[in-house]
Amino acid sequence: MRPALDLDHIVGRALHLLDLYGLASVTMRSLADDLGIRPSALYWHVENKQTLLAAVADRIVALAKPADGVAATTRSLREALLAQRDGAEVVLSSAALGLGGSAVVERLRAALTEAGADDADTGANVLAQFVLGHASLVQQRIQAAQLGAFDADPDAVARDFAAEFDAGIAALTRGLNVASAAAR
Amino acid sequence: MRPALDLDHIVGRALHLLDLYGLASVTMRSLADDLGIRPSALYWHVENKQTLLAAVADRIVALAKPADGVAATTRSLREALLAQRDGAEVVLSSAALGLGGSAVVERLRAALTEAGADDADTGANVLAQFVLGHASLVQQRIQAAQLGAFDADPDAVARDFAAEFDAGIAALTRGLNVASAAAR
DNA sequence: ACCTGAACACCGTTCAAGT
DNA sequence: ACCTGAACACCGTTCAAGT
Repeated sequence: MRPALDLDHIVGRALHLLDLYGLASVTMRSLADDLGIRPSALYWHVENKQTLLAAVADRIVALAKPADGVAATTRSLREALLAQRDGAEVVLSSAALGLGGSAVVERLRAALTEAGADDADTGANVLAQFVLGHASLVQQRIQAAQLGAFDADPDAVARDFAAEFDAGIAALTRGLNVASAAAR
Repeated sequence: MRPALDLDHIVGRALHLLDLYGLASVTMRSLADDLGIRPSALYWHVENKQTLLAAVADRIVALAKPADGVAATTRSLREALLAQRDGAEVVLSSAALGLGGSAVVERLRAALTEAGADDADTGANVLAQFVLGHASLVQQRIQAAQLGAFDADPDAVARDFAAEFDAGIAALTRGLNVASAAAR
């Protein structure tokens, strides 16, 4: 007799499949297989695939290490998105479904208010838009590079992207009137 | 006897379907239906769905009105992405497949070099990341609002997003050392 | 309460064959 | 050169029925 199948476990397995095989391979059918049930049984625990992926997205963001200051928080979020295969895409796609309260925006708003920013709401949204756009593009490009091997060495690519990110964050935090938040 | 079916026409019909019904409804089967052929015939003209969507993405960006200056170019790109249903998502998803040369980045680089920016390459990437992230989130949220009707009036929402965008662009152009590019 | 079985209405893609 | 027919290997989701 298998112990009861709870949502946390389901989300954990979905995240595991995501990391191993990528978003395209996270299907209700393969997830059910992994859990040892039929696909239709998943719908007892979960409304549909979209909300399941939103829960996965929340978990990815929750895994971001706590950090002090706006720039560090932003970098920590970036790392969390890039740490999971297709993480940025999953979080970006689900961000709008939270209807105004995505986890990424929440974290940034908290960091901004603590830093005494002028308009924490606007600032959090702008930073979230940059972080998610940046991470999505970077992640796709890195994964393409890993497959194609068409480019220079991946480490150099990663360094260039990190420099772009720092430049963007530095410009944004300065421009959004966050006194203490020069990059690095 | 139907005139020969060329790629431009196929891309145009795909764009039309995208605008009418959204990305989820742009399938090889429904596109073939629209064109009056069988799905398998599409593969004579196009390698696969991914490259077809990349061509659609290029078309969306090509529809952006030419503009003078960095800030205006960025705004024009934003408008083009938001003008088509799911436009931001399509362009963002396809951006990495161009392997370093997406149309969005090209436009921005041109504007930046003309403005005499310090590092046009980095700047173009950073701006592209922000524009695509912003437009993706805004577009999803707007479309959710249109369905759900859960929020305040959509015009006010759109105005708020535009203000966020301007704030982001102002901060970035200043921070990226583009002399002439204060917002507006 | 939780799961199975069976079905519905779809997908993208390949490939031999037709014209 | 361009297209059809038929198939392959899938999808998400619903819902009656089982335990």
